[in-house]
Amino acid sequence: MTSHAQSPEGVTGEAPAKRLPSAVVARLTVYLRALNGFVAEGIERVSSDALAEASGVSSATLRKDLSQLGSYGTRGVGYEVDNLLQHLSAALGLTRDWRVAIVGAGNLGRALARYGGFEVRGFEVVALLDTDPEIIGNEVGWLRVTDAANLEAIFRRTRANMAVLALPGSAAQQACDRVISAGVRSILSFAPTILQVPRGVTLRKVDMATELQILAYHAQRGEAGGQTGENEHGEPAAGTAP
Amino acid sequence: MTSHAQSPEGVTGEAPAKRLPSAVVARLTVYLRALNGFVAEGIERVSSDALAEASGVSSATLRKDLSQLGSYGTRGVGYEVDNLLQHLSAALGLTRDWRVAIVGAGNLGRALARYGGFEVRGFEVVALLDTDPEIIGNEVGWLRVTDAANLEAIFRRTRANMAVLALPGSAAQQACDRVISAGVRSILSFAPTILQVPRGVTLRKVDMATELQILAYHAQRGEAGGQTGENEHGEPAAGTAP
DNA sequence: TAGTGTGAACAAGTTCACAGCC
DNA sequence: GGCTGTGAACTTGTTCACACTA
Repeated sequence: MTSHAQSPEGVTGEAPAKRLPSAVVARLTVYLRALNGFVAEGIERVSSDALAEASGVSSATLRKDLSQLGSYGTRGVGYEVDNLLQHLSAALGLTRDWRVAIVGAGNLGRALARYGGFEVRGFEVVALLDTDPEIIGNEVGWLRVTDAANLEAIFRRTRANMAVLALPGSAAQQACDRVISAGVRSILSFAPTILQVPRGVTLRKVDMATELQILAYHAQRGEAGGQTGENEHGEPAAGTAP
Repeated sequence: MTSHAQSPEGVTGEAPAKRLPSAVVARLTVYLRALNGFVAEGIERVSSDALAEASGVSSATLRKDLSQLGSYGTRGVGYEVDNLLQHLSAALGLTRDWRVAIVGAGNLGRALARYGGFEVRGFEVVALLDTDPEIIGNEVGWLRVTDAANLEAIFRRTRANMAVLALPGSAAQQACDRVISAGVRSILSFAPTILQVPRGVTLRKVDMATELQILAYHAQRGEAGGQTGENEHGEPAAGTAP
């Protein structure tokens, strides 16, 4: 992740970048994934058409998105997979190391802890906490479940800078507050609750009930739906209008 | 869920409704959750301000959203919690029964199967499939893991009309295809892959890597982010062209 | 020639502010 | 007086089409 032998200069350091529209950020993660697919296949160059196809967006959207980062393609040729990957990673802040603590070691928490597939590395699960004495001390993957009573200390020791909440709705807000007071400003919640966070903290929420309800809405009416690639607002993708 | 003693006529039957903007649909699920909270507290009436506050949106947005469904509030007073709940449920299609099959009984699949908290009932997990002989036959919650080799038969027997994919990226596309050919048109995928689905099938995707990457982006630059209540907005998805 | 980069048109979503009703 | 419902202004996001260039 540290070495990379090319690119004029952009990739190296920080991101001077102007603020990206949030819709774009969401899609960049998709492109990243698609590009990794190309790398795996040994493909070194892609056109916006090919990459868009693989990502499930229109090529116009793709080009516009990428152009926000700079001109990393070559007219008449396409994009160099590896180079583009570097730039996307840099833009998303994946050159830093992110240390993730998972709060809640129930079924979901354990599943998440064991899920190593972070695609484009950069994330490391550094702690798995729970309050249940029956669970504390258990090994899960490479981790041992630690006592959530010591949350602040654990976060300090592991220098966790992101938190994943994988606990029941009832416990979520309290855990959220503690995590924030421990200094974390990026939180991903799997709890089926509406959480309140102060300004300056970024909270993202993921939850099956919500997703199923949205599916229900689409299914209930004529269908149509089409593909909703990712979260955020997804995309109409799959060529709606020729 | 069936009885409700009022409302001119709307709630009863189907949804004649005009198509809702997808951003609105996503937020309706949030309101639904907030309303359930009010019910639990025994509160019978809410103002748009109160409900908006609890949902993490502006009251203007809330009112605009609700007005798309009809005029279910009373000027000068507010909304009746129970009544609004009925209307939201109807609008989202939660009056029907949705039978969900979970494909993949690994850590995540099992966690999802056991997660009963579907908030506003209407969803039932009717099957949990896997291909691993070691897992097939195991009991998970109220279910027994069945052999994914018989996917089509199982879907037919259980009349599953939604599918949740909880399997590794490598197996996801194939499973997705089979599920679709078994007649399912609403799919929620937890697999970290870009899936291709034909028109007429609604696919939603949820995945930790993506979410963490988006968090990383916000954390990396000045922060600010603020709260991203749900999936940011919803999805433009459906019907671009009538 | 093939395919990127982008201004300009269009569409979707959000906020404002106030008219209308209880 | 208080609060909903909604047109109209504004902001954000998407698509088109073509100039530009390796």
